[in-house]
Order: sequence, then C-alpha cells, then structure tokens
Amino acid sequence: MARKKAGLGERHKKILKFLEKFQSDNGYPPSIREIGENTNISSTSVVNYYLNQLEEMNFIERESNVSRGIRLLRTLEGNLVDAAQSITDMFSIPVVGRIVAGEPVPVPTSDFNYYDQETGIEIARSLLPPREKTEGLFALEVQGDSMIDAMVNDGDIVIMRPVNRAENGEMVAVWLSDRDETTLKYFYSENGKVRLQPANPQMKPIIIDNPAQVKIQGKVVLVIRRMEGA
Amino acid sequence: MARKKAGLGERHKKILKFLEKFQSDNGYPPSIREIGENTNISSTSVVNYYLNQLEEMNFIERESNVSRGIRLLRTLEGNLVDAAQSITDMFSIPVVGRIVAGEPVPVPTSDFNYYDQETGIEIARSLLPPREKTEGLFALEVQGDSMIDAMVNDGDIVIMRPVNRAENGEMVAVWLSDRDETTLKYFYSENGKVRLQPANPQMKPIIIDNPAQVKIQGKVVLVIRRMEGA
DNA sequence: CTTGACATCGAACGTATGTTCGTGTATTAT
DNA sequence: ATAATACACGAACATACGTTCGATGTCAAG
Repeated sequence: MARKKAGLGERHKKILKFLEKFQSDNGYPPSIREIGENTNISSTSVVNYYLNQLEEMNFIERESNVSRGIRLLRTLEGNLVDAAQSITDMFSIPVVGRIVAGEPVPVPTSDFNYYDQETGIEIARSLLPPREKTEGLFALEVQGDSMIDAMVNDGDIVIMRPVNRAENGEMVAVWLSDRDETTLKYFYSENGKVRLQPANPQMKPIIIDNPAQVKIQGKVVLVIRRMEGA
Repeated sequence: MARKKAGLGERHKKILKFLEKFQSDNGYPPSIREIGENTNISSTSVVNYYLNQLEEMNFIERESNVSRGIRLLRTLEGNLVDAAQSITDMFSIPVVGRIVAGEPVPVPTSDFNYYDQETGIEIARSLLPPREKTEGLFALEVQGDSMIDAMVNDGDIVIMRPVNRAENGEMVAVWLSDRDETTLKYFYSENGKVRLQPANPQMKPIIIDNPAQVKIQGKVVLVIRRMEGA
C-alpha cells in the first residue's frame, strides 16, 4: 500500500463517495459497519479511523454516540452539501426570451407564467445581491453584438428584475422610443436629463433630454456567459 | 382530546414538521426518542405508532431495525423531497485570487486545497457545459479594466479549468512572456503561429509567431458579473 | 537495528435506539 | 350497558451501532 502524508488516500475517497451515494439513495447516512462492507474494510475501527480523519479535513461532521450521526459537508469535487439550505438555496429563473437591439424587452406578463421550467437556469441564491428577492426575476438571452458597449456579448444571459424606474448607478434595460432601440446601460438621472453610461469606460455616454423617451424595462441583476467548449 | 378518523392530526403534523427541521438541521434523521422529546410525546411506542401511520399515508418511508431509518417523502405542504438531487446539483468553486493584466494567473497549487470553503461561489451544475467536470475548477476575480476587449469587466468573476494547452476556439487565460502580461482571449493555433482573438469583434487579433511565448494558464468556462445594487 | 508514526485488524464493551407488550382511558358503535 | 376502536403510556427486551483496546505489520527516520 502506498504511503500518503497529505491529501486523500484511496480509502478516503472510497468512503466519501459511498457516503454521498448512500445518503442520496437512502435519505439517511450509513452506519460504520455499512461503510466498511461497501469499501472492503473489515474492521469497524478502521472505518472510524478514517471517519475521524475526514472530519479533521472538514469533509464531514460527526455527532458522537449518535447512530449514523454523520453529516456530509462537501463531496470529493468540493461540492458543498448544505442539507439545511439545499432546498431553498437554489432556484430556477425562467428564460422568457431574447433581448435584441431592435426590439423591446419581452418582460413576462406580471401574472404567474410558471409554465415551462425546461427553459430555466438554475442559480444559487448566494450569487445574487443579498437583498435581492428571487421572486419575479427573469432571464433573457442576448442576441447579436449590439450590446458590446455594455460588455455583454452575443449568447450571454442577463438576469433581470422588472422595474419601471431605477436608482442612479443601476444597470438597466431601456427602450429608447425615439430610436426604436433596446440597450443595456448604467442609469443616471441628472437635473432633468437622463445619462446612459456604457459599461465600457472607453465609450461615451448617451444624454437624453426628455426622460419620457427612456422606458426602463428592468434592472440587470446578473450576467452570465457560458463558454461552450469550442 | 379531539378524535380524528382521517387526515392528519395535530401530532402527525408536529412530527412531520420536526422531521423536516431535524433533518435539515443535522443532515440525518432523528431517533424515535428525539422525536418524542420534541413533540411532547412521552412514550417511544406512541411515536412509533404515529410513524407507522405516516408511513401508511406515504409521507415517510421506514427501514426496520435501522437507527434513524426514516426517509422523508413529502413535507406538510406536499412538496416532495428529492434526496438524490440536492447533493450533486450544486457545488462550490473556490475563489483563489485575482486576475490582473500585469501578473500571472494564480493557478491553485495542484490539487490540495480543501478547507477554506468560505471564499467560494456556488454554482448549479446545470450552468456549466454538459461535459465539464466540476473537479479542479477555480475562480478568479477580475481586477482592472484591462480585459475589456475580452468583454470582461472589473469585478467580474471568471471560472476556469487549469490546462496547459487549448483547442482552437476556446477562451483561455494566457501569459505572454514577451510582454509580461496576462490576458483573456480566444485561442487559435494556425500553421505554427498563435492567433489570440478578442471577444469584442471590433478589436483586432494578436498574432504571435513563437508559440512558446504563449503560456496557457487555463481555459475559461464561465463568466459571472454581479450587479451590486447601486 | 531500533524506534516511532501510520495503517489495519478483530474482539469486546456500553449504550443508543427500534420493537414489543401489558395496561389504561376516552370515544363511538351496537 | 357492552363491545369495539383509536389513542396513550411506560417498562422491558433485543440488537444495531459507536467506541475502545490490544496486537500486528509496514515503512521512513535516527
């Protein structure tokens, strides 16, 4: 048998993997003996030995003198398993359409259109700004290169909240009625005028004298760009 | 005491609610005695009595002669609990540092960085390209405006996989030894030369005659931009 | 070679925990 | 009334399960 001074040995991995599988299959953790039987470890003390090490390495937590008192903290790959939160900490945001320069933003009809959860993207709540409510959020796929001055690329996904007015400094999706154009910009309201600032600092802002021509469609909360492997 | 012929009695609900909470808090189900203590039932047999009924009503499943062998099937509201998914569908990627134009990419030392799950960002597996393994991924926060031609902004988070060579068309983080510079570009190897293409189609590519000067640090898998509210 | 840290085993021990049973008391039906 | 049923209790029992310990083997350092 190889000798390891640091890191995970073969048995550590085997146990960790079994822990994950068993918990997933049965809804409760395995006993020490069950772990042994499934990882070819004949002695309960050896299993205990490794379990203690895994606890030392912060992979699991144990409750002493409690049957099956093992709490998985992370899996082999570093996936964290938060039993308490996993139910509520992830949610799905519906992708309701595309955002194109030449068309208005397809804001979802305020009612509950909870159809079609196939086209949803899953987000951990921790990714969003702390105060952000998850309710009402929707996602759009960017089409075309017209948003590059907002540092948003073709294929990117923007997650937004439907709002009609914005605070200064927020990135919003606006419909410019005089130009028949949708765009993403940082919003600033300054002495009666509206300044729309591109995210790219090399670009110049758009100043609009008549605020009525700026129709705010929503506020951008998150932008995601997936790099599909070549 | 009220007498119920059908449906859930007060004690059924209490037990079910406790089951949910305990499992969520501890990661493993409670023992019969623990249930009793927390629902004001003094006798273990009574708890057992109700547990059997709950199993009859398909709220839970039990494994006989197994400590804490209770599997929650549905909550009070009827939400079904899918034990299998919650574990593997979300995971945490460590943020190991920053990526700056003037410095090499801080690739994590081989594979030993357990601990320190504090500085991680949580991602749903479904966000990644299907074939992408979660193991080994790490995240960097972009510092400065120097990556704007890669459509990546100050404060953005890039998630990458450590690799030494790339396929054509992949976005990579490279260290250009002749310029002492880190940059994000689409990678193309063409008849002995390397072409580094900015994401922004308005920008021109960099052609490098000597491929040895291009040190690939990693492949970009995902880019995330959080819009902190104003 | 010796020493000590690590890895592994099997057995014994103590108790945490599920199960069973005898009994008692309301409520409802006959 | 009487029987039947649902609900409730506590004690006793059997065992599933965590814990501890002594023995053995291996490898690297002294």
